[in-house]
This record gives sequence, C-alpha cells and structure tokens, in this order.
Amino acid sequence: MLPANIEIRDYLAGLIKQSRLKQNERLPSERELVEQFKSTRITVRDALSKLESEGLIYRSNRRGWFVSPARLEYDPSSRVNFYLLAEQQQRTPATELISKKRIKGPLAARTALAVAADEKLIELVRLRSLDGRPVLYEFIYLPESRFPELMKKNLEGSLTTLMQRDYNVEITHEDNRICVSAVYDQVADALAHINGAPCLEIRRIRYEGERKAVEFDIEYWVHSAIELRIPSH
Amino acid sequence: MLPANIEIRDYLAGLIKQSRLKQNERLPSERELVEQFKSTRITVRDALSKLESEGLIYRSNRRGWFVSPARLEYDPSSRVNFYLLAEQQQRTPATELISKKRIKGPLAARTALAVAADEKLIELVRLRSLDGRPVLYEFIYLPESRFPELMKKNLEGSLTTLMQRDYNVEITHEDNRICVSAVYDQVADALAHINGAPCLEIRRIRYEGERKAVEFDIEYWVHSAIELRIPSH
DNA sequence: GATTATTTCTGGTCTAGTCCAGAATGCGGA
DNA sequence: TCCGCATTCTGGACTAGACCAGAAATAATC
Repeated sequence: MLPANIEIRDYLAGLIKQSRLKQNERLPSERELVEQFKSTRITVRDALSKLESEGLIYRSNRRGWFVSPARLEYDPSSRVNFYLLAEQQQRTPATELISKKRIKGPLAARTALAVAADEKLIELVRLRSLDGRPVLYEFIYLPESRFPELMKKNLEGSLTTLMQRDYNVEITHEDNRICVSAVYDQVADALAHINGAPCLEIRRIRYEGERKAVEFDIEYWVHSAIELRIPSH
Repeated sequence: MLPANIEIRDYLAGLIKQSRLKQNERLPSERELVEQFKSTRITVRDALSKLESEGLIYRSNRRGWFVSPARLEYDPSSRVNFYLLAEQQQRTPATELISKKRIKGPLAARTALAVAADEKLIELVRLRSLDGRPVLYEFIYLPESRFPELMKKNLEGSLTTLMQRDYNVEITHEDNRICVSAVYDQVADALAHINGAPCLEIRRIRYEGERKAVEFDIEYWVHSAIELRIPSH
C-alpha cells in the first residue's frame, strides 16, 4: 500500500505525462483534490510539493498550480544571450529591470572583481520571464571604473552586447558555480514562489583577459524552468 | 511579524552560520524544537524542509537532521574520477555496487548509445558515499558488445580507469545535461531521503571518437552534497 | 461602457493532536 | 564478553479542522 501522498502524486504525474493536462494548464484546486481522494490538504500539498520538486508543476501565488512547460535548455559556457536563447526555443523572453544602484556591494562580489577598497560597484537586479512566467532573478555586479555612464544606458537588453559595443569588452573566459539552493524574500516574491522554494543558483565571474574580472552575477532560476547543457571536449 | 516557520529557519540557519552547530552535528529533535518555539511539528518541519532545500541540513531516515558538510566541488567536464576528486578535497569516498545486470535497458539509454534492436546493455547501479554519507546514486549503461567480460570485473572502482586499461577506450568528449529533479523509491531509500526529495540530476553521454557513444549515465546527487564548477574558455 | 466595490476562491500558514516503522540504546541472560 | 530482546526515541505519514491575504470574478455604480 503506497502512502496516500505518493498515490496522488502518481495520479497527477500520469495525467501530465499523458498530456491529459497541458502545458501551463491549471490543476484542480487543492480542495478539489482533497475531495477526490478523500484526503486532507496536508497530504495533497505533500503530493504537490513533490511534483514541484520534480519540476512537473509550478505554483503561482494564490492562483493555483500549473503544469510546467518544457525546460529552457541553457549552456552557460556559450555566450548566447537570453533573448536569442529563448527565441531559438520558440519562447517569448522579457526582462524587467528591478533596480540599479551604485553601492559597495556584497563581499563575494568585491572579492570576485578584486576592486579597490574605495571603489563602488554597480548593482543591477533584473527579473526575466519566458512566455510571461518569471523564471530568473539575477543580481549583476560591475566595477564602476570599467563601465562609466552605465547607469544612463538601457539595461533591460543584453548586457553582453552592451558591454561589447559601448565598452569594447571581450569576454575571454568565465567561471560558473552551480548548486541547488532556495529563494527567500524579494527573490521568492518575484518568482511567485513561497519562501524557501528550491531553485538553481548560478554564480558567475566573467573575465576579459587572463585575470581581469569584469562581471559578477548571481542567478536564481526557477528550478523547473531550466536544464543546463554542458558539452565538454 | 515573520511567519513562525521562517523564524525557526532563521534561528537554525544562524546557529549553523555561526558554527554553533558543527558539520554533521545532529540538530535538536523536531519535538524539542516544537517545545522551544511553542509551535507544532508541521511548522517545525516546514522550517526544516526549507533548510534542507537550501542545502544547510540533511536528514538521515528516522535518525534525525544533521548539518550539511561543505559541498563537493565537481567539474563534470574534467575527467577526474570520484576517488581522486574526493581525496583532493579531504573527503573519504566509498562505492557500493548495488546491482549489475544484462538487460534491454531504458529507451533513453538505448537511444543515446544507438545500439541495435537485439543488443543487450549492461546496467550498473552504484551508490557512492563521502565520509560515510551516501551522496550519489548512479545508473550506468554500457553496450555489451563494446565491453565483453565486463560483468566479471571489479566494478566498484573507477570505471574510466577500467575502460581505459582493459578496453582501450579513450573518451574524446561528452554531453552533460543537468537539472533539478526529485528522487523516489530505491533511489530515495538509498540516499536516506524521503520520496520526492529534491536532487541534482545529471544525464551524461560519453563518446569515443566523433559519434561513437560508449557510456550513458544517470546520476542522482543529494543536492546539498555537490556544487558544480564549470569553467569555460 | 468603464470603473469601483464586493464576494468568492485560491493557496499560505497554523493548531493539536494520532499512529507507525525503523534506529538506537540499554538490559538480561548465556 | 557477547548476543538478543524490549524499550525509547526519531522522523514519516496522516486526520480534521482554523484563519488569513491576495487574486479573480462578479455585481453595483457612475
């Protein structure tokens, strides 16, 4: 006898795999499932969070649970920008600039960028969406000295393109660190997740030339929205 | 006023960050926390699963919750084997062979390896541990024709080394796909996780020569045990 | 027809327990 | 000293509700 929460999970997973529930379609409400399975909300929610962990469904705050669309395939080592990437996979991308600031910035960013004690960093916070669903919340740190007047530019497009065009930056290599983490507060709110929901975290340092770091990012991806693809030679 | 579950999370996260709770140390039991915070087990467990999602703690079935040790840093594109990797980071590795079979194997493996309809695959299932804690459950599929007599060999060591030494295999490149997923059944049991716990899933195809696939793996990592490091040039 | 207020429905959070299976421990007997 | 058994303790799974805030739909108003 399977635990009830696993039975509910299996039933819903079945519906999704047979496409009886389509991409972005709403699932029955928690209370409807309680009735259907003669169970309780705790148990139903157990089942739903398991499906969420697997990436089969996602939640939208107080609106319900929805079937996850196909994951965006993303190769962090290719320098393809977000717009191009999304369009190559028939998705509609969008970027919202949440904030831009001149600040001291977190220690991790200052260390990565090896800036002088008195130099300020530019912090950009952006929210990126696919087909209207927020999937990525990112913090970008740049040394002010390398990017004068950056604050005045359009910061919702591709940063790579902007850096190349206006500042003549050629990224020679980068270092990515990837782990499973969790989102809280502003990040959780923006991604329509609850506090503590799992996510894929990518921390990146970009270099121009052998040692000169010019960009430090922290990306929080809705975990069901992305699959990394890492070829190696 | 913060929700109670977040307060409990913050308190425990604080203890861990200040090292008042050390690596692999047991947390107070759920019932003790209930008393301490005048709350209920549901709420306490909410807090604990958030810490688990973040990777700060892990559970050991019916034994309690423990502080996660540092993540193993893993570069899937480097062909450093598990033993070497662990030892470089002052950890004690171990491998247990769960099963070895000659089977048809799953469609994904057959497709990846492009085997003929009548050819069998060798399936190896292994559990790997660090310092006595299971961290990785892996399924390995190999075309029998390329690896005769493999079933008779010692399969608990480095497969890369074995393939190289006994079968003259030189891996030229590989393709890794990485996503956040969840573990169930045998995998969940072995990793001392509950059904549906999040994990990092890596699917890999290894090639010798341009097109000849010789190995297909699916790895399930305890998500708090690993950080991927992906340099790019 | 457009705007605003109200109601309904949703998930988010929580209370206060119960029963169960497996892990750890300590005790008794061989 | 060692083995086996019983007890205790742990988390896992569940029942049966409650109240709240925000989203969506609907009704009322201008």
